[in-house]
Amino acid sequence: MQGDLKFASFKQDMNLTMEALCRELFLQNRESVRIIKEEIAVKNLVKILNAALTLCNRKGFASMSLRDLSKESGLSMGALYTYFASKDDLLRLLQSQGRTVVLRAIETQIGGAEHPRIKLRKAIQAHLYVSEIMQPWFYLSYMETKNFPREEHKKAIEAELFTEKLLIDIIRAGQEKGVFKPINSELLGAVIKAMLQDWYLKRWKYSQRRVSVDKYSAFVLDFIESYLVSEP
Amino acid sequence: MQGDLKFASFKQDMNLTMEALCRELFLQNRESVRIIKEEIAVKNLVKILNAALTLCNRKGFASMSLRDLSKESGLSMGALYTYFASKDDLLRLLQSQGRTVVLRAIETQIGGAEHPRIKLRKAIQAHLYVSEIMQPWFYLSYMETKNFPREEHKKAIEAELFTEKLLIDIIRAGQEKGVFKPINSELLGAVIKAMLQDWYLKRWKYSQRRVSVDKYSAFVLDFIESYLVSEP
DNA sequence: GTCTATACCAGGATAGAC
DNA sequence: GTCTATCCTGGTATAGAC
Repeated sequence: MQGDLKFASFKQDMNLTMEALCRELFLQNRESVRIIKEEIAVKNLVKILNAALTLCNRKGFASMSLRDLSKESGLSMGALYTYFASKDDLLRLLQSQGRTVVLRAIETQIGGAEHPRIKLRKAIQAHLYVSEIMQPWFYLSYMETKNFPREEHKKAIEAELFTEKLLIDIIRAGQEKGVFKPINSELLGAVIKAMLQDWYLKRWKYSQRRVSVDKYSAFVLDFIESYLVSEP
Repeated sequence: MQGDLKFASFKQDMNLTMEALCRELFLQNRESVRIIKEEIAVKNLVKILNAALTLCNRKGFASMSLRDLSKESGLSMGALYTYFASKDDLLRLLQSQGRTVVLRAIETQIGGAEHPRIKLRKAIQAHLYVSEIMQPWFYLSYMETKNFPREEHKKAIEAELFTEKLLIDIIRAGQEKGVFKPINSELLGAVIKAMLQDWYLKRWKYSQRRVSVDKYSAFVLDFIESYLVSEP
């Protein structure tokens, strides 16, 4: 369909490498990361965050000890503590970086579109594609939200509601133009969000069944549009 | 619609009180629970499981200490350990009981139905209704699955796949009869499951928005049927 | 059956040498 | 910037009195 993305080209465009993300994270957290040289900091942050994501996805944040993290990342306990102030602080670093990237990716993608139907397609595809690339990040963020310290917890909930609102607003705009049927937009937004989240929460299931992100995306879009789009 | 349940009557029929559940749990776990008298055991199990569910939902299983649990339940540490052998064992108790009840509830409900469309409606309603009553149980089970010890982890995944398969089989039966359109049943089953799970995972959101389980159920059914059901 | 007191260990965090 | 050695809290689990 017109304006549709494919995962392969999306991936190329967005340049979401771990290295780029860690560089950005370093520049935005000079107070927390007590290292001076950028190259050293970035190199080790990559090691630390990769290790942390692996371990957290395997056993959960609370059950990951910093000794585990030290072993997995190859850095000593002492060295770890020059990159973050406490275990909670590490969670904050991980969390904040993920949030920023997602919102930017989605807004970049839907920015160009005008027609509600295309806009909705792009929002959904962008969400699925980002979460495909950064799956461990999303998984962690979803699973650990309730364990976040107060402030982070609030931000995580806001982010969830923000992307949901984005969907709802597109639906409403389309309804006003008569492109979409007058369906409860709040509920539809909620269940779309649920379907998007299922993609990164049940990765094991979908990859076992050989469902690619493009296939899943096509299915979800078809499902939603056949319910929502008015006949021409 | 014909054969539809309402939550109020479902709740009355199924008798899913904490007391009944704990009694059953006690009778099935005489090896693990080192108490002789049924009445005492049931009374305290109710206290323990309620406290455990509250704490786990608030901070997660790993972060709940047994000292917390002792305080919240009103029993001493020593007493707690006569009801389960270890912290992991407590998780197993909680988990196994939930699983049994859900499957029984769903199978009871769809047992009577013949027509695929009614059967699908009943399966979805039963799932939503049970999870409405036992929300903390479902939430815990979903969130902690990956932390379960090997054997329990396997069972949790099997249970997820089992209820999903149940949906998929109903869809396929309907397709063979020509009642449903030839849609990818595996993918549809997966996203239906995702919508059902969203109901107990995001309870805060739905109750804030004053969406009742009957309303959610009606919406989801409408969404699915308008995609799936062939025109008459 | 239930409690209190305690053993014992793993975890987060840091000091100070290099 | 990084490492090793160590501190100390708070966790699970149990012994033994009542």
